[in-house]
Amino acid sequence: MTKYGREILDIVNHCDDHPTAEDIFLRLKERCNKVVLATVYNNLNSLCAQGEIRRVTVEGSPDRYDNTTPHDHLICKCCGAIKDMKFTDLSEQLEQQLGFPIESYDLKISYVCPHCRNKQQVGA
Amino acid sequence: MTKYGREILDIVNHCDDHPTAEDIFLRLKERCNKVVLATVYNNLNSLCAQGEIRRVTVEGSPDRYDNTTPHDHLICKCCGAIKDMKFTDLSEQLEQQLGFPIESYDLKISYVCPHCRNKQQVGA
DNA sequence: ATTAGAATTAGAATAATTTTAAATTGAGTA
DNA sequence: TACTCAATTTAAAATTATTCTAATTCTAAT
Repeated sequence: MTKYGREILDIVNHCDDHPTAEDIFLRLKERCNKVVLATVYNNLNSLCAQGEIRRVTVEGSPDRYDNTTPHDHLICKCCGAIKDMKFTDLSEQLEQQLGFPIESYDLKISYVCPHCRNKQQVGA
Repeated sequence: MTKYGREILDIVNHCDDHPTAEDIFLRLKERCNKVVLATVYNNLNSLCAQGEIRRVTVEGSPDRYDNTTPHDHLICKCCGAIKDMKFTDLSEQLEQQLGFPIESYDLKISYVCPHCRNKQQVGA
């Protein structure tokens, strides 16, 4: 694990949002102000390949990165905010229904977050 | 609904794969050889906004488009092939666990498809 | 026919990410 | 210590996917 790899892993593991490569780059620059965006991309790719972090692909925004604790994502269809939640684990059910093993799964739930819901009600 | 909109909807609804904008463009050109890629993107966006088709965002490949019948996706982690399947509907369970209504959800299952599984066994 | 509005086109522009080649760093070793 | 090989990082260009802009064309109602 390289210097920047370690820093990036630390940033991803100790943040409470879902940063893009650009976000991570900016945060990393505060620690090591010599770094360059391509390095961030390189390391994010390596870390994903090694299974140290996971990539969260969301429609209409650049890729985001997240820790690997098993959890699902709620995505507000109004403002795009992403919230973590852990729904019942589906692996076993899925494997039973399929009849063969799976690797992992990715569950994204589209909803209207409390904030946007309030706005809507006020507007209506 | 416009001429190209209708054609594109027809292509998406009557195909058994998960075409990208480019794929759709090529298929559309066989029918109407004057069309241009931007038109395909425009129409795909409108059709998505109208809920006539759905966008399938897969890591590491351009967006794909699919019909709106409720189903989930199996994605081979080796070759990237996408297969449809309908797993038990989770909407109710999700809403119960969350305590508020959801809009929809998107379930992607990562696995090794039969084809790649065979290859692996031969290789091992 | 005329015209207003929408759809389409061509092509430039943008955004996100990857690639390339050179420079730098670092670890192990003579 | 100096040397070397490989890996990492950098800078910059390239690529890919998609969007935007402005001009043109189409449509369908007057």
